[in-house]
Amino acid sequence: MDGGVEKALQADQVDAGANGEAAREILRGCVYSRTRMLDRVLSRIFDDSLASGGVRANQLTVLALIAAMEGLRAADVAKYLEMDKSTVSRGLALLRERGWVEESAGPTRKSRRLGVTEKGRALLRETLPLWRSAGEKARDTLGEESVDSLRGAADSFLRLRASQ
Amino acid sequence: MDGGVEKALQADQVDAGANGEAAREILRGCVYSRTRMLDRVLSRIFDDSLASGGVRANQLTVLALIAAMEGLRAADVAKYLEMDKSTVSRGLALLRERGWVEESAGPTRKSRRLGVTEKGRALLRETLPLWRSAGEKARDTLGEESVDSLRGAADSFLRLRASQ
DNA sequence: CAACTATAGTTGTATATACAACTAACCCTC
DNA sequence: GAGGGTTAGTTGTATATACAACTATAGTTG
Repeated sequence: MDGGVEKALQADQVDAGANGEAAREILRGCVYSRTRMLDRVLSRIFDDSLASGGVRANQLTVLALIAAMEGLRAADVAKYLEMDKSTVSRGLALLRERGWVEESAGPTRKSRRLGVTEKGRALLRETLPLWRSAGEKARDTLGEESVDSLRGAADSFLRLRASQ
Repeated sequence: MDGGVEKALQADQVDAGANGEAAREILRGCVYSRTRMLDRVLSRIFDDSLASGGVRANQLTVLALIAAMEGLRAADVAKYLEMDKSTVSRGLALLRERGWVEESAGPTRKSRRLGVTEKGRALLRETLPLWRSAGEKARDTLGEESVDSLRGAADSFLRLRASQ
């Protein structure tokens, strides 16, 4: 163990034995790398909590979106969650395989509407407590402040997106 | 296009044609799904900006960390960036293949120290402007507020982690 | 209606990610 | 110093992710 190095990633601390200005600038306070790190922490917590339910956090997110707005198409899911359509395509294939989601032919042959099956609805009900406890664990791990800031960030992004 | 549905993911708005309490609770203000969404947006921006440099944002993050703290081991990288050791293992293999990172035998046979090659350092210098412009684009896309909140979230998490 | 353009979805490819299981090496204690 | 516990790293497997290229369909316009 290293002791002091534990603090290495805190802003203003990455400069000890450094050899490049570029490296420091990329690490110090970069939004991308930091958000990604937090995302990894959160994914770990949520996936772990949901494991006993047999779903991944990401899958449950998509399922919940479809449940909340029946009749969406794959392309809509992609737009709302800022995913690539190919990612959604493969993700939905898994949800269909597991019997949580079904497609129904829409008005035209191209637009297939998505719906949650009874099995999918049951899953949502049953995993809700797991989801809640994951949220609590997230607060414990990241701290009240971090969680609130993250939510705030998302809110202002969503507001901005909606207004454009 | 749908018009009003554009706002669907804003807090307090996911309840229109919904059919399940669970679905709404999972969507409304969930830290996990929102952070992940922001991460996707940021990854898109940074990967796109860096594409002409031939690196992925994630790779540059790891490279910068190694450059800033020469002598790290793979396990250290995993700890600092909150990654699984297997993820780091595979990521480093790519960085080695491309000639940006090298390993040197440490004191014992087990601890292999990581270092950035001259080629790797050149890459860091050359991609710095791309990284900067990605940061600006992130501000434009997410909004000033979001970016600041995200940084704040990461800072308070890092403080918490360092104190434990 | 034919041609163009835009949209929906799938598939190939490469990376990122984690858990589990495994090997190897280190460390400590008896 | 032999065993037991810990740590470092790799590999198998499954999911998540995106870009590019492709097919198919829808809509638009001359």
